[in-house]
Amino acid sequence: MLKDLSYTEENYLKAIFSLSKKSEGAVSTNHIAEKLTTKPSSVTDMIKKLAEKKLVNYKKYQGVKLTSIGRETAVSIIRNHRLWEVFLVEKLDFKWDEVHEFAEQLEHIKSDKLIERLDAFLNFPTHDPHGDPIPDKDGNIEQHTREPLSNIGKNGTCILLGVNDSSSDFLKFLDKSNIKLGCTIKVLHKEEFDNSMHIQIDKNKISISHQITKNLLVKSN
Amino acid sequence: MLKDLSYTEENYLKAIFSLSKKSEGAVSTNHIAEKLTTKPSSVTDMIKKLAEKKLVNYKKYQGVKLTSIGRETAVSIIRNHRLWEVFLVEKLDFKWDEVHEFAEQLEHIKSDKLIERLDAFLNFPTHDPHGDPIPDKDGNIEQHTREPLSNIGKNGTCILLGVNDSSSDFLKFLDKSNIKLGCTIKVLHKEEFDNSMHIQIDKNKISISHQITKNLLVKSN
DNA sequence: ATAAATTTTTAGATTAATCTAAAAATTTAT
DNA sequence: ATAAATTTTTAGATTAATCTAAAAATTTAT
Repeated sequence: MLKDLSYTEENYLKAIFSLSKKSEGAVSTNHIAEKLTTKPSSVTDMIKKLAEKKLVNYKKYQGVKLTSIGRETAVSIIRNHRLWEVFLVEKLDFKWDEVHEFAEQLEHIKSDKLIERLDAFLNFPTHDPHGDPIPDKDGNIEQHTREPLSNIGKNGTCILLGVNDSSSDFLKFLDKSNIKLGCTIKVLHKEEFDNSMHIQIDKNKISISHQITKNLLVKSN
Repeated sequence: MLKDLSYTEENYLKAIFSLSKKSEGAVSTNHIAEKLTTKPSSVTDMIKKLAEKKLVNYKKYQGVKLTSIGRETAVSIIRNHRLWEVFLVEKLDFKWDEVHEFAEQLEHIKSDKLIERLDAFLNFPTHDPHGDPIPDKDGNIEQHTREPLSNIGKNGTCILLGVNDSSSDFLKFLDKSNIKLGCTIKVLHKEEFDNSMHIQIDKNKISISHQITKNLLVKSN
C-alpha cells in the first residue's frame, strides 16, 4: 500500500522521477530546485524527509535516487495525472493545451477505487492527450520507441506519436498548423544551416524550425 | 472573483455556512470546533484570519457570521461537492454511501471552467445523489420544502426527496430496506410510545424507528 | 446579585514547508 | 596541485495550522 503523502512530497517524487529519466545516476539538488522553482536549501530539507520515509536514497552531496516504493508512488501519481487528462479532453471537451493545470490538482486525489473506476469509465486508455503512455495499475509503463522528428532524413515518412513539450504555447502552435497526434509526416527537405524542415502533413506543406522538430516525437515507417 | 483559499479555510467556510442554516444568528466557536473536530482555540485563530480576509464578521465572544463573499465562496464549494457526487454516482457507478469522502477532496479543485464543463457533461443536474439541491453558478439554491417523515400523520402519503443524515451506515440501511429517493411512502400506523412507524413502500410494509423517520425528508401529497 | 459553570480567547509551543545568508564540500580551471 | 567557481548543506527565521494550559469573559443557577 502506498503511503499518504502531502501534495508537496508527491510533487518532489514526480520531479525526481522525471529528472532521473533524463539522465543517468542520481538527481542533483539544484536540478530538483529548478524543476520545482524552489530553493536548493528547501530541497535538501525535503530530501531528508523523503529519505527518512524510505522513498529516496540519499547521501549528502551525492544527490538522490528513488527507492522502489518512491518510484511506485511517482508512477501512480503520473497514472492519475494522465487518466484525468484523458477525462478532461474526452469527456469535458477541453483542448489538449488546457488540461495540465487541472490534472496537476486532480492527480493528488487520494483514490483507492476512484482511479480504477475512472480508468474503466474511459475504456482503459493507453495514452494521454499528449501521447504519453498511461502506466497500468501495477505501474508498468509501455513505452513506444519514439524519436524526434529532427532525426528523420529527407524523404522519410513517420507518424506523430507525442510531444516533448506540453506547454500551452507549443500545443496551440501545433493546432494552428494542423499538426495532430497520429498524423503522417513526410520530410520534403532539410535546411542545412538552421536545421529547419519542409514537411508535408496530409495535403499541407509547411516549414517548421528545428525548435519544433526537436519536440515532435515520431515513429518512422 | 472568489479568492484563492487554503483547503482549511474553505472547510471553515463550509462548516460555518452549514451551522448558520441550522440556527439563527451568529455561529459559536465551540460549534465550529465540534463540526470540524478541532479545538476552540484553533477556531478562534482561524476566524481572525477569515475576518481579516472579509469572509466573516466577527466580534470577540460573539461568534461569527459569513459576509456575502464568505457565503458565496461556501456555496460555490458546495456546488462543486454536489456536482462531483453526481459524477461519481452516475458516471463512475459509485453507490450513494461511498461518494462523500471523494467529493470532500474534489470540491477543492480550483475550477474556473472545469466545474461548468462538468455541470454540462452531467446535463445540469438539480440535485445530488442524496437529494440535496445543487446551487447554480450564481449561487442560487432552489430549496424544495421538505419535512421529516416523522411529521406525516396516519394514512398520509408522501414522496421521499432527501435525507438528513448522509452517513454511510444510514444510507446502507436504506438500501437494505429498499428505501430510495423518489419512492412513495404511505404511513400505515404511528406507534405512540416510541414514535416508530409502520409504512408501506411500493408493496413492502415495514416498521422503522423514530431515529429513521426523523432523517427521511419528504414532500407530502 | 453573586457564585459557579461554561465558553471563548490568549499565550506560548509544535510541525510542515519554505526562505536567506553563510559555511562546507565538491568540482573545475589554471 | 592549488585556487576559484560551483554546488550543497547548515543555521536560524518565517508563515500556516494546529495544540495545551491558563486567563478572561459570558451565561446560568441559586
